[in-house]
Amino acid sequence: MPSDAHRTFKDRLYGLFARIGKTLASPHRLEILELLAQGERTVESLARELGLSLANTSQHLQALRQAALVESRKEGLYVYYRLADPAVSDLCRSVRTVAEHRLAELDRLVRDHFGDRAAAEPVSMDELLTLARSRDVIVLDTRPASEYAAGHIAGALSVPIDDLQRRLRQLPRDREYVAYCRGPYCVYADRAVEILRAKGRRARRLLEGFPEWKAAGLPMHTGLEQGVLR
Amino acid sequence: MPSDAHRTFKDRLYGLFARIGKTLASPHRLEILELLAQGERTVESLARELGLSLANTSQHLQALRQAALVESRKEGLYVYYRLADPAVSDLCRSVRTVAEHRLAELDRLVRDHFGDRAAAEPVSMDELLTLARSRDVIVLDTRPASEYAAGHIAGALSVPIDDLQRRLRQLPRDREYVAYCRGPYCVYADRAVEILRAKGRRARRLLEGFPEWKAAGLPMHTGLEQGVLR
DNA sequence: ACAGTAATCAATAGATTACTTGATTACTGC
DNA sequence: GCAGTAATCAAGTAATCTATTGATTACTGT
Repeated sequence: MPSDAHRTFKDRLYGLFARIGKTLASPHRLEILELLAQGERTVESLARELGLSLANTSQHLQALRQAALVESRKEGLYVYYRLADPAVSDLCRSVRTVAEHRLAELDRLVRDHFGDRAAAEPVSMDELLTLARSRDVIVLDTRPASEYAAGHIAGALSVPIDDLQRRLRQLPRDREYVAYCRGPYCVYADRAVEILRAKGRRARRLLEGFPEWKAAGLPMHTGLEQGVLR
Repeated sequence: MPSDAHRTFKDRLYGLFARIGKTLASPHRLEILELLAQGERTVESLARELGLSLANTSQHLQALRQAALVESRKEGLYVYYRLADPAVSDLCRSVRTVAEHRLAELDRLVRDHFGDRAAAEPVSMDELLTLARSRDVIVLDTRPASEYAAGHIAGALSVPIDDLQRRLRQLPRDREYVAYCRGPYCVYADRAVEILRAKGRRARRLLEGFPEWKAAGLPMHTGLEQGVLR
């Protein structure tokens, strides 16, 4: 029977697709993937950031590796994990998009937690690009320095959110600022805007984060040098 | 502690994302979603096509509805399910893309089942579009008539694969054919090409299927009328 | 060689999920 | 109203998944 062979083919085929799907079924794994979208990280640093045990984190990472969504390299004591493919980042964004479109609870949750975000006058990526070309805006990367080093918006200045207060004097009053962070659900940029405004600066936040910027193919740099966004 | 509040926010946030992810964790649900991408269907017809029990199918559909990925309407005895949003179709495609990029097994499986597909000289969507504009190709929709009615490539002729043999006399010998079906893993178009060539016609298959065509925003029709692709 | 740390492995308990079976509800046509 | 069919519900079992714990491996620096 050809239909028997065809059934087993389909079962195997969708079994493979589901292997990808299964890895997206855990909140923690999704969070890991979003952190890895910022750049490679060690198991321990992921565990700390997520508040998970080391063993548990390691197991999630292995689940991700079995589905070939991440790869790793060993350096001394540390194992660094990274996304295996930009398509993985796209996939996560796709999940998020569907959740945003379809889950009314998400909207409520974000509203409750962030309050009215329109107050921060969020800038879209396109807007930032034209802004940076026409006027002198200072783009601030508020993520930890290691994430900045792994990749950042071209011309952005690295000011991790915890250092911002202390480094205010380096940021002139008469300039215009746009802060960005890991993504639309990350609070770093919001906090930065709050602090900057409290200290008399004009500041807004980028609506999206670095992974979206990268996925859009917009200009970026790696390392610690700070080029100019043009 | 603000970090406590922040943790619960993140847990809820990723919990919502994972609600979407969880529905993608089952091979059967993924297959259901791909069938629904062709057009709305009743529970019973899905169960029959998938070889699942009615109750089981119904439960999967309810899982999908709980994640707000599908919606339904009732008409007489039948409940028709449909995708709730085009973004759901994009999400499924994204899962497939990652699987294609990352799982070597998939490539092997497809090769084993389809043999060398290059022999069928697959046409891309762009190619078909230019082909249709410059020459007289006849585009054949090999899916069941109900799927054709729910939406098809503009100008395509509905010839369900099971009817092809019988309707060959209606298909002139001196024309060129491109057959398409549900998607790259559907065999209908391959079979059609085989039959057409055996009967002396020039035939190729469209690499992608109707959902991809629709997602790309290319010209389509619904209903039974057969317009011309230009 | 030894102590110390990152990461993985192995075993387990608890929670969640998938599918079956049989009963129930909702609707149609007679 | 009644028979027949589509769909859902409810309960139970088997399988799978998640997180924990404690042990083990791999590597570094002394």
